Amino acid sequence: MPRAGLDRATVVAAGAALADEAGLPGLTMGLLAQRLGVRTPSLYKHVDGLDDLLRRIAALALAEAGDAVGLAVRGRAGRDALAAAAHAFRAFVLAHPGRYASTVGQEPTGPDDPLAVGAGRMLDAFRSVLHGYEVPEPDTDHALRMLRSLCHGFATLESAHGFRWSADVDESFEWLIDFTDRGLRAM
Amino acid sequence: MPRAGLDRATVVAAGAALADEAGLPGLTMGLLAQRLGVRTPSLYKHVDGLDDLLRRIAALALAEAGDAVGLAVRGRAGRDALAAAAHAFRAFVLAHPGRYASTVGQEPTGPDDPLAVGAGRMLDAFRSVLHGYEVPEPDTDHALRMLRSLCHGFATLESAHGFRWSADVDESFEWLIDFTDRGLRAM
DNA sequence: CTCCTGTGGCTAAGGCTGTTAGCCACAAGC
DNA sequence: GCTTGTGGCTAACAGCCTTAGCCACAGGAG
Repeated sequence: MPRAGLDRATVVAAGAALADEAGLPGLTMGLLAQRLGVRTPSLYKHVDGLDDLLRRIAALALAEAGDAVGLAVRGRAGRDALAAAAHAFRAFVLAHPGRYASTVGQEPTGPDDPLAVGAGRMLDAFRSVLHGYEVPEPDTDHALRMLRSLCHGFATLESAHGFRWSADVDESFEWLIDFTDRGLRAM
Repeated sequence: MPRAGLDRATVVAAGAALADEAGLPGLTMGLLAQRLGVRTPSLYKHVDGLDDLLRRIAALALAEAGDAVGLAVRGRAGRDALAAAAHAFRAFVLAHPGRYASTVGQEPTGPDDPLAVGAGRMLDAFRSVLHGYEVPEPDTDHALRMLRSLCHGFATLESAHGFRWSADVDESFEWLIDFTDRGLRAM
Protein backbone atom coordinates (compact mmCIF):
# COMPACT_ATOMS: atom_id res chain seq x y z
CA MET A 1 0.00 0.00 0.00
CA PRO A 2 1.59 3.28 -1.10
CA ARG A 3 1.76 6.10 1.38
CA ALA A 4 -0.84 8.78 1.14
CA GLY A 5 1.81 11.45 1.64
CA LEU A 6 -0.23 13.52 4.03
CA ASP A 7 0.93 16.66 5.70
CA ARG A 8 -0.21 18.74 8.65
CA ALA A 9 -1.17 21.63 6.37
CA THR A 10 -3.08 19.30 4.05
CA VAL A 11 -5.01 17.78 6.94
CA VAL A 12 -5.91 21.18 8.38
CA ALA A 13 -6.97 22.52 4.98
CA ALA A 14 -9.11 19.47 4.29
CA GLY A 15 -10.63 19.77 7.77
CA ALA A 16 -11.50 23.40 7.12
CA ALA A 17 -13.10 22.51 3.81
CA LEU A 18 -15.10 19.72 5.41
CA ALA A 19 -16.26 22.03 8.20
CA ASP A 20 -17.52 24.48 5.59
CA GLU A 21 -19.42 21.82 3.71
CA ALA A 22 -20.83 19.72 6.54
CA GLY A 23 -21.05 22.34 9.26
CA LEU A 24 -18.77 22.44 12.26
CA PRO A 25 -20.53 19.58 14.09
CA GLY A 26 -20.31 17.57 10.88
CA LEU A 27 -16.53 17.74 10.95
CA THR A 28 -15.54 14.37 12.36
CA MET A 29 -12.23 12.60 12.46
CA GLY A 30 -13.70 9.59 10.71
CA LEU A 31 -15.20 11.59 7.87
CA LEU A 32 -12.07 13.62 7.42
CA ALA A 33 -9.91 10.50 7.31
CA GLN A 34 -12.23 8.92 4.77
CA ARG A 35 -12.06 12.00 2.59
CA LEU A 36 -8.27 11.92 2.73
CA GLY A 37 -8.22 8.24 1.78
CA VAL A 38 -6.81 7.16 5.11
CA ARG A 39 -7.93 5.39 8.29
CA THR A 40 -8.93 7.50 11.26
CA PRO A 41 -5.97 6.85 13.57
CA SER A 42 -3.54 7.97 10.88
CA LEU A 43 -4.69 11.55 11.33
CA TYR A 44 -3.16 11.52 14.80
CA LYS A 45 0.29 11.45 13.20
CA HIS A 46 -0.33 14.96 11.88
CA VAL A 47 -2.68 16.52 14.37
CA ASP A 48 -3.05 16.21 18.12
CA GLY A 49 -6.69 15.21 18.21
CA LEU A 50 -9.90 17.01 17.32
CA ASP A 51 -9.38 19.97 19.63
CA ASP A 52 -5.97 20.65 18.15
CA LEU A 53 -7.42 20.37 14.65
CA LEU A 54 -10.13 22.89 15.52
CA ARG A 55 -7.56 25.30 16.91
CA ARG A 56 -5.52 25.09 13.72
CA ILE A 57 -8.58 25.53 11.54
CA ALA A 58 -9.52 28.59 13.58
CA ALA A 59 -6.03 30.04 13.15
CA LEU A 60 -6.21 29.42 9.41
CA ALA A 61 -9.63 31.05 9.23
CA LEU A 62 -8.52 34.14 11.14
CA ALA A 63 -5.46 34.52 8.92
CA GLU A 64 -7.55 34.18 5.77
CA ALA A 65 -10.28 36.51 7.00
CA GLY A 66 -7.75 39.05 8.19
CA ASP A 67 -6.05 38.97 4.80
CA ALA A 68 -9.35 39.35 2.98
CA VAL A 69 -10.45 42.33 5.05
CA GLY A 70 -7.00 43.89 4.99
CA LEU A 71 -6.80 43.58 1.23
CA ALA A 72 -10.27 45.02 0.78
CA VAL A 73 -9.45 48.08 2.86
CA ARG A 74 -6.16 48.84 1.13
CA GLY A 75 -6.22 52.16 -0.70
CA ARG A 76 -9.66 53.13 0.54
CA ALA A 77 -10.85 55.45 3.25
CA GLY A 78 -14.02 56.65 4.93
CA ARG A 79 -17.26 55.12 3.79
CA ASP A 80 -15.49 53.20 1.00
CA ALA A 81 -13.18 51.48 3.43
CA LEU A 82 -16.00 50.70 5.86
CA ALA A 83 -18.16 49.17 3.14
CA ALA A 84 -15.28 47.20 1.66
CA ALA A 85 -14.28 45.77 5.03
CA ALA A 86 -17.82 44.86 6.00
CA HIS A 87 -18.51 43.21 2.67
CA ALA A 88 -15.26 41.28 2.73
CA PHE A 89 -15.98 40.04 6.23
CA ARG A 90 -19.53 39.00 5.46
CA ALA A 91 -18.51 37.31 2.23
CA PHE A 92 -15.87 35.31 4.05
CA VAL A 93 -18.26 34.10 6.74
CA LEU A 94 -20.91 33.15 4.20
CA ALA A 95 -18.40 31.33 2.01
CA HIS A 96 -16.71 29.58 4.95
CA PRO A 97 -19.27 29.17 7.73
CA GLY A 98 -17.63 26.16 9.36
CA ARG A 99 -14.16 27.68 9.34
CA TYR A 100 -15.49 30.86 10.88
CA ALA A 101 -17.59 29.07 13.46
CA SER A 102 -14.46 27.33 14.68
CA THR A 103 -12.96 30.68 15.70
CA VAL A 104 -15.51 31.60 18.34
CA GLY A 105 -14.60 30.51 21.81
CA GLN A 106 -10.95 29.83 21.03
CA GLU A 107 -8.57 31.43 23.49
CA PRO A 108 -5.00 32.11 22.32
CA THR A 109 -2.36 30.77 24.67
CA GLY A 110 0.01 33.66 24.19
CA PRO A 111 0.91 36.58 21.92
CA ASP A 112 2.81 34.28 19.54
CA ASP A 113 -0.12 31.93 19.10
CA PRO A 114 -1.09 31.94 15.38
CA LEU A 115 -4.61 32.42 16.67
CA ALA A 116 -3.64 35.74 18.25
CA VAL A 117 -1.62 36.77 15.20
CA GLY A 118 -4.54 36.21 12.84
CA ALA A 119 -6.98 37.97 15.15
CA GLY A 120 -4.59 40.88 15.43
CA ARG A 121 -4.33 41.22 11.67
CA MET A 122 -8.07 41.45 11.30
CA LEU A 123 -8.28 43.89 14.15
CA ASP A 124 -5.70 46.08 12.43
CA ALA A 125 -7.75 46.10 9.26
CA PHE A 126 -10.80 47.36 11.13
CA ARG A 127 -8.64 49.82 13.03
CA SER A 128 -7.47 51.31 9.77
CA VAL A 129 -11.11 51.77 8.79
CA LEU A 130 -11.68 53.85 11.90
CA HIS A 131 -8.56 55.82 11.07
CA GLY A 132 -10.44 57.30 8.12
CA TYR A 133 -12.97 58.84 10.49
CA GLU A 134 -12.26 61.42 13.13
CA VAL A 135 -12.90 59.18 16.09
CA PRO A 136 -11.42 60.58 19.33
CA GLU A 137 -8.62 58.40 20.65
CA PRO A 138 -10.35 57.12 23.81
CA ASP A 139 -13.33 56.01 21.74
CA THR A 140 -11.53 53.84 19.19
CA ASP A 141 -11.63 50.70 21.31
CA HIS A 142 -15.35 51.05 21.82
CA ALA A 143 -15.93 51.75 18.14
CA LEU A 144 -13.81 48.74 17.24
CA ARG A 145 -15.89 46.52 19.46
CA MET A 146 -19.03 47.90 17.92
CA LEU A 147 -17.82 47.13 14.38
CA ARG A 148 -16.83 43.66 15.44
CA SER A 149 -20.12 42.98 17.20
CA LEU A 150 -22.10 44.26 14.27
CA CYS A 151 -20.21 42.30 11.62
CA HIS A 152 -20.00 39.17 13.73
CA GLY A 153 -23.65 39.31 14.74
CA PHE A 154 -25.00 39.98 11.30
CA ALA A 155 -22.89 37.42 9.49
CA THR A 156 -23.43 34.78 12.14
CA LEU A 157 -27.19 35.23 12.21
CA GLU A 158 -27.39 35.26 8.43
CA SER A 159 -25.34 32.10 8.02
CA ALA A 160 -27.56 30.41 10.62
CA HIS A 161 -30.65 31.48 8.64
CA GLY A 162 -31.56 33.80 11.47
CA PHE A 163 -33.21 36.38 9.21
CA ARG A 164 -36.37 34.67 8.21
CA TRP A 165 -38.86 37.37 7.48
CA SER A 166 -39.45 39.33 4.37
CA ALA A 167 -37.03 42.18 3.84
CA ASP A 168 -34.03 41.68 1.58
CA VAL A 169 -30.90 40.80 3.52
CA ASP A 170 -28.46 42.52 1.16
CA GLU A 171 -30.49 45.69 1.48
CA SER A 172 -30.39 45.46 5.27
CA PHE A 173 -26.62 45.09 5.15
CA GLU A 174 -26.25 48.20 3.01
CA TRP A 175 -28.57 50.08 5.36
CA LEU A 176 -26.48 48.97 8.29
CA ILE A 177 -23.27 50.21 6.66
CA ASP A 178 -24.92 53.53 5.93
CA PHE A 179 -26.13 53.85 9.49
CA THR A 180 -22.68 53.15 10.88
CA ASP A 181 -21.02 55.53 8.43
CA ARG A 182 -23.33 58.40 9.37
CA GLY A 183 -22.78 57.73 13.05
CA LEU A 184 -19.01 57.66 12.73
CA ARG A 185 -18.89 60.82 10.61
CA ALA A 186 -20.98 62.66 13.18
CA MET A 187 -18.47 62.19 15.98
CA MET B 1 -37.34 1.78 44.16
CA PRO B 2 -39.67 4.80 44.40
CA ARG B 3 -40.42 6.73 41.26
CA ALA B 4 -38.50 9.89 40.65
CA GLY B 5 -41.66 11.66 39.51
CA LEU B 6 -40.09 13.40 36.58
CA ASP B 7 -41.90 15.63 34.18
CA ARG B 8 -41.20 17.03 30.74
CA ALA B 9 -40.99 20.57 32.09
CA THR B 10 -38.66 19.46 34.89
CA VAL B 11 -36.36 17.69 32.46
CA VAL B 12 -36.22 20.68 30.12
CA ALA B 13 -35.59 23.10 32.97
CA ALA B 14 -32.82 20.92 34.39
CA GLY B 15 -31.32 20.61 30.91
CA ALA B 16 -31.32 24.38 30.50
CA ALA B 17 -29.65 24.82 33.88
CA LEU B 18 -27.03 22.23 33.02
CA ALA B 19 -26.35 23.88 29.68
CA ASP B 20 -25.77 27.18 31.46
CA GLU B 21 -23.35 25.64 33.94
CA ALA B 22 -21.42 23.23 31.75
CA GLY B 23 -21.73 24.96 28.40
CA LEU B 24 -23.88 23.73 25.58
CA PRO B 25 -21.46 20.95 24.54
CA GLY B 26 -21.31 19.91 28.18
CA LEU B 27 -25.02 19.19 28.20
CA THR B 28 -25.17 15.43 27.79
CA MET B 29 -28.00 13.00 28.29
CA GLY B 30 -25.92 10.99 30.73
CA LEU B 31 -24.99 13.96 32.88
CA LEU B 32 -28.53 15.29 32.88
CA ALA B 33 -29.91 11.91 33.91
CA GLN B 34 -27.35 11.64 36.69
CA ARG B 35 -28.30 15.07 37.96
CA LEU B 36 -31.96 14.08 37.99
CA GLY B 37 -31.18 10.89 39.89
CA VAL B 38 -32.21 8.65 37.04
CA ARG B 39 -30.62 6.39 34.40
CA THR B 40 -30.06 7.79 30.94
CA PRO B 41 -32.75 5.88 29.00
CA SER B 42 -35.44 7.10 31.39
CA LEU B 43 -35.11 10.58 29.93
CA TYR B 44 -36.51 9.28 26.65
CA LYS B 45 -39.88 8.85 28.35
CA HIS B 46 -40.12 12.63 28.65
CA VAL B 47 -38.12 13.93 25.74
CA ASP B 48 -37.60 12.70 22.21
CA GLY B 49 -33.82 12.59 22.27
CA LEU B 50 -31.13 15.23 22.53
CA ASP B 51 -32.23 17.24 19.49
CA ASP B 52 -35.74 17.51 20.86
CA LEU B 53 -34.38 18.54 24.25
CA LEU B 54 -32.29 21.26 22.63
CA ARG B 55 -35.29 22.56 20.72
CA ARG B 56 -37.33 22.77 23.90
CA ILE B 57 -34.53 24.48 25.78
CA ALA B 58 -34.26 26.99 22.95
CA ALA B 59 -38.00 27.66 23.08
CA LEU B 60 -37.79 28.15 26.84
CA ALA B 61 -34.84 30.52 26.44
CA LEU B 62 -36.59 32.60 23.80
CA ALA B 63 -39.72 32.87 25.93
CA GLU B 64 -37.70 33.90 28.98
CA ALA B 65 -35.53 36.36 27.07
CA GLY B 66 -38.55 37.83 25.31
CA ASP B 67 -40.28 38.30 28.63
CA ALA B 68 -37.22 39.91 30.17
CA VAL B 69 -36.76 42.37 27.32
CA GLY B 70 -40.47 43.06 27.05
CA LEU B 71 -40.73 43.77 30.76
CA ALA B 72 -37.69 46.03 30.68
CA VAL B 73 -39.13 48.11 27.86
CA ARG B 74 -42.56 48.53 29.41
CA GLY B 75 -43.30 52.14 30.25
CA ARG B 76 -40.15 53.50 28.68
CA ALA B 77 -39.45 55.20 25.39
CA GLY B 78 -36.58 56.57 23.35
CA ARG B 79 -33.12 56.21 24.77
CA ASP B 80 -34.48 54.81 28.02
CA ALA B 81 -36.25 51.99 26.24
CA LEU B 82 -33.25 51.23 24.03
CA ALA B 83 -30.89 51.06 27.00
CA ALA B 84 -33.28 48.97 29.07
CA ALA B 85 -33.82 46.47 26.25
CA ALA B 86 -30.13 46.18 25.46
CA HIS B 87 -29.20 45.70 29.10
CA ALA B 88 -31.91 43.13 29.67
CA PHE B 89 -30.82 41.18 26.63
CA ARG B 90 -27.15 41.25 27.53
CA ALA B 91 -27.86 40.31 31.12
CA PHE B 92 -29.91 37.34 30.03
CA VAL B 93 -27.22 36.02 27.69
CA LEU B 94 -24.50 36.45 30.31
CA ALA B 95 -26.59 34.76 32.98
CA HIS B 96 -27.73 31.94 30.70
CA PRO B 97 -25.07 31.37 28.05
CA GLY B 98 -25.93 27.74 27.38
CA ARG B 99 -29.66 28.36 27.10
CA TYR B 100 -29.05 31.21 24.71
CA ALA B 101 -26.51 29.32 22.63
CA SER B 102 -29.11 26.63 22.05
CA THR B 103 -31.31 29.14 20.21
CA VAL B 104 -28.96 29.86 17.33
CA GLY B 105 -29.47 27.67 14.33
CA GLN B 106 -32.91 26.41 15.40
CA GLU B 107 -35.49 26.69 12.66
CA PRO B 108 -39.15 26.81 13.72
CA THR B 109 -41.34 24.30 11.93
CA GLY B 110 -44.34 26.58 11.67
CA PRO B 111 -45.96 29.72 13.09
CA ASP B 112 -47.35 27.79 16.08
CA ASP B 113 -43.96 26.40 17.05
CA PRO B 114 -43.15 27.66 20.57
CA LEU B 115 -39.80 28.57 19.09
CA ALA B 116 -41.45 31.00 16.69
CA VAL B 117 -43.75 32.35 19.39
CA GLY B 118 -40.87 33.15 21.72
CA ALA B 119 -38.82 34.71 18.93
CA GLY B 120 -41.81 36.80 17.95
CA ARG B 121 -42.26 38.11 21.45
CA MET B 122 -38.66 39.26 21.64
CA LEU B 123 -38.94 40.80 18.21
CA ASP B 124 -42.01 42.73 19.33
CA ALA B 125 -40.13 44.08 22.31
CA PHE B 126 -37.40 45.46 20.08
CA ARG B 127 -39.98 46.73 17.63
CA SER B 128 -41.56 48.75 20.40
CA VAL B 129 -38.16 50.29 21.10
CA LEU B 130 -37.99 51.49 17.51
CA HIS B 131 -41.51 52.85 17.87
CA GLY B 132 -40.12 55.47 20.22
CA TYR B 133 -37.93 56.85 17.44
CA GLU B 134 -39.11 58.37 14.21
CA VAL B 135 -37.88 55.61 11.95
CA PRO B 136 -39.53 55.70 8.51
CA GLU B 137 -41.70 52.64 7.93
CA PRO B 138 -39.62 50.97 5.19
CA ASP B 139 -36.53 51.20 7.41
CA THR B 140 -37.89 49.46 10.50
CA ASP B 141 -37.01 45.97 9.33
CA HIS B 142 -33.44 47.02 8.62
CA ALA B 143 -33.18 48.82 11.95
CA LEU B 144 -34.58 45.77 13.70
CA ARG B 145 -31.97 43.57 12.11
CA MET B 146 -29.27 45.99 13.14
CA LEU B 147 -30.40 45.97 16.77
CA ARG B 148 -30.53 42.22 16.74
CA SER B 149 -27.11 41.85 15.13
CA LEU B 150 -25.58 44.32 17.54
CA CYS B 151 -27.05 42.77 20.68
CA HIS B 152 -26.46 39.22 19.53
CA GLY B 153 -22.92 39.92 18.38
CA PHE B 154 -21.87 41.80 21.48
CA ALA B 155 -23.39 39.43 23.99
CA THR B 156 -22.16 36.35 22.14
CA LEU B 157 -18.62 37.64 21.83
CA GLU B 158 -18.56 38.74 25.45
CA SER B 159 -19.84 35.44 26.78
CA ALA B 160 -17.20 33.64 24.67
CA HIS B 161 -14.49 35.89 26.18
CA GLY B 162 -14.06 37.51 22.79
CA PHE B 163 -13.11 40.91 24.21
CA ARG B 164 -9.67 40.32 25.51
CA TRP B 165 -7.91 43.60 25.38
CA SER B 166 -7.87 46.44 27.81
CA ALA B 167 -10.92 48.68 27.61
CA ASP B 168 -13.78 48.14 30.02
CA VAL B 169 -16.56 46.06 28.51
CA ASP B 170 -19.42 47.76 30.39
CA GLU B 171 -18.16 51.10 29.14
CA SER B 172 -18.10 49.80 25.58
CA PHE B 173 -21.66 48.65 25.92
CA GLU B 174 -22.82 52.06 27.12
CA TRP B 175 -20.91 53.68 24.28
CA LEU B 176 -22.60 51.36 21.83
CA ILE B 177 -26.06 52.23 23.16
CA ASP B 178 -25.24 55.91 22.89
CA PHE B 179 -24.02 55.50 19.34
CA THR B 180 -27.17 53.68 18.32
CA ASP B 181 -29.42 56.19 20.07
CA ARG B 182 -27.79 59.13 18.30
CA GLY B 183 -28.06 57.38 14.96
CA LEU B 184 -31.72 56.54 15.43
CA ARG B 185 -32.63 60.03 16.59
CA ALA B 186 -30.93 61.52 13.54
CA MET B 187 -33.18 59.72 11.08
C1' DC C 1 -60.65 -4.09 49.12
C1' DT C 2 -58.98 -6.07 44.94
C1' DC C 3 -57.76 -6.17 40.38
C1' DC C 4 -56.17 -3.95 35.91
C1' DT C 5 -53.95 -0.96 33.27
C1' DG C 6 -50.85 2.65 31.90
C1' DT C 7 -46.79 4.78 32.80
C1' DG C 8 -42.11 5.67 34.32
C1' DG C 9 -38.47 3.60 35.84
C1' DC C 10 -34.81 -0.18 34.69
C1' DT C 11 -31.14 -3.47 32.15
C1' DA C 12 -29.03 -4.90 27.96
C1' DA C 13 -27.30 -4.00 23.72
C1' DG C 14 -25.78 -1.63 19.33
C1' DG C 15 -23.74 1.95 16.55
C1' DC C 16 -21.52 6.00 16.51
C1' DT C 17 -17.85 9.06 18.31
C1' DG C 18 -12.57 10.22 19.76
C1' DT C 19 -8.41 8.21 21.26
C1' DT C 20 -4.34 5.11 22.46
C1' DA C 21 -1.19 1.18 21.87
C1' DG C 22 1.47 -1.40 19.20
C1' DC C 23 2.85 -3.27 14.67
C1' DC C 24 4.89 -3.06 10.11
C1' DA C 25 6.46 -1.47 5.70
C1' DC C 26 7.96 2.07 3.00
C1' DA C 27 11.49 5.85 1.95
C1' DA C 28 15.40 8.33 2.68
C1' DG C 29 20.44 8.66 4.33
C1' DC C 30 24.83 6.67 5.64
C1' DG D 1 22.86 -2.14 0.74
C1' DC D 2 21.62 -1.68 5.43
C1' DT D 3 19.42 1.31 9.06
C1' DT D 4 16.38 4.17 10.89
C1' DG D 5 12.53 7.13 11.37
C1' DT D 6 8.06 7.93 9.97
C1' DG D 7 3.42 7.36 8.27
C1' DG D 8 0.39 4.21 7.41
C1' DC D 9 -2.36 0.12 9.61
C1' DT D 10 -5.35 -3.12 12.99
C1' DA D 11 -7.20 -3.82 17.47
C1' DA D 12 -9.18 -2.13 21.33
C1' DC D 13 -11.52 0.91 24.75
C1' DA D 14 -14.29 4.53 26.86
C1' DG D 15 -18.07 7.52 26.32
C1' DC D 16 -21.89 9.22 23.71
C1' DC D 17 -26.97 8.70 21.93
C1' DT D 18 -30.50 5.61 21.13
C1' DT D 19 -33.72 1.48 20.93
C1' DA D 20 -35.90 -2.75 22.62
C1' DG D 21 -37.98 -5.03 26.01
C1' DC D 22 -39.02 -5.91 30.92
C1' DC D 23 -41.10 -4.91 35.36
C1' DA D 24 -43.07 -2.59 39.28
C1' DC D 25 -45.42 1.06 40.98
C1' DA D 26 -49.75 4.27 41.17
C1' DG D 27 -54.30 5.20 40.45
C1' DG D 28 -58.97 4.17 38.92
C1' DA D 29 -62.93 0.55 38.21
C1' DG D 30 -65.58 -2.77 39.96
